[in-house]
Amino acid sequence: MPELPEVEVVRRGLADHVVGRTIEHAEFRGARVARRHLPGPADLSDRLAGNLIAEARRRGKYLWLVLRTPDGSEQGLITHLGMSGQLLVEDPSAPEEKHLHARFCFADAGPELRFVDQRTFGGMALSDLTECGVPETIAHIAPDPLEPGFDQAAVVRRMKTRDTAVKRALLDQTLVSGIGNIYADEALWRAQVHGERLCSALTRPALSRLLDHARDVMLEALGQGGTSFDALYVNVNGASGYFDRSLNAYGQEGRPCQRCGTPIRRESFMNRSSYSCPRCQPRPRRPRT
DNA sequence: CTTTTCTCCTGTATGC
DNA sequence: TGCATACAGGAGAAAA
Repeated sequence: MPELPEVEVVRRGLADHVVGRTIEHAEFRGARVARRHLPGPADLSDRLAGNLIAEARRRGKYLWLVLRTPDGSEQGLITHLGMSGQLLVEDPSAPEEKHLHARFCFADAGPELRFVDQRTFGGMALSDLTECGVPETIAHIAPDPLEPGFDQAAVVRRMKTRDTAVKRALLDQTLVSGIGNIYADEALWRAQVHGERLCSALTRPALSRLLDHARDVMLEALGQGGTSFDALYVNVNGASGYFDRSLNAYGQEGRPCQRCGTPIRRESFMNRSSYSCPRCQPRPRRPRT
């Protein structure tokens, strides 16, 4: 499940393989891949032909290619991988994947770019760029912990006023972006905090430490090429990441906690699974339902 | 406005 | 063997 580290691995792959190249032709199949592009897939295809890919950028789990037309105007092609989206750089003669939703052919006739997505939660859309270079349609997404403009003290202040569970806040992309279920559980395990504790029940230093852990664990995962549980997350060359070997909480139900040996538990939270150590991360006394 | 729930999707695993 | 059900979960719409 691509979260910040996995999306960054993909962004780097795009920077290496498609930045600097000119799109000759792009095709989109089905309505879902372009559902956030309101004029529809045909319009999206029409607008891409002839553009130079000038940059590959990212904020949180969102990725965008900066497209430059021959007259010099720029737009962002936003791509979100959702649950199972893949951007693959492949030889044009490679057989089509079962869930191929978009393909980009380049003027240099080199390898093409494909968007493959089994669960179709991902998608692509064109958006104008704001003055600070972020696409308008994702202006509501907060800075992520790895970008220079990330103001951790401000995030801590906002978190402190939230009347909700701390894991919910970690997953709120308008508060801090890039963190999904895996790295939320890993950060909470490192901070020895149960995700259902209220934000207001934690001190500001504790919230700040939690964000430190979130940043640290995502950086470490990035160094391992991200986390892959199955073939759904791969880089642009189809290779998996190895951080699953370093997970301490997520998916570790029944395995001994690496700090205290107590078996890791799985609980349901927000209609998803949460993993934690019963001893290091005790549930709050007044649990929220 | 803030917070929570629902919905989209398909492959894999599990149960009867 | 076959069918039903649970699960994985990001994010935006809708509801509370």
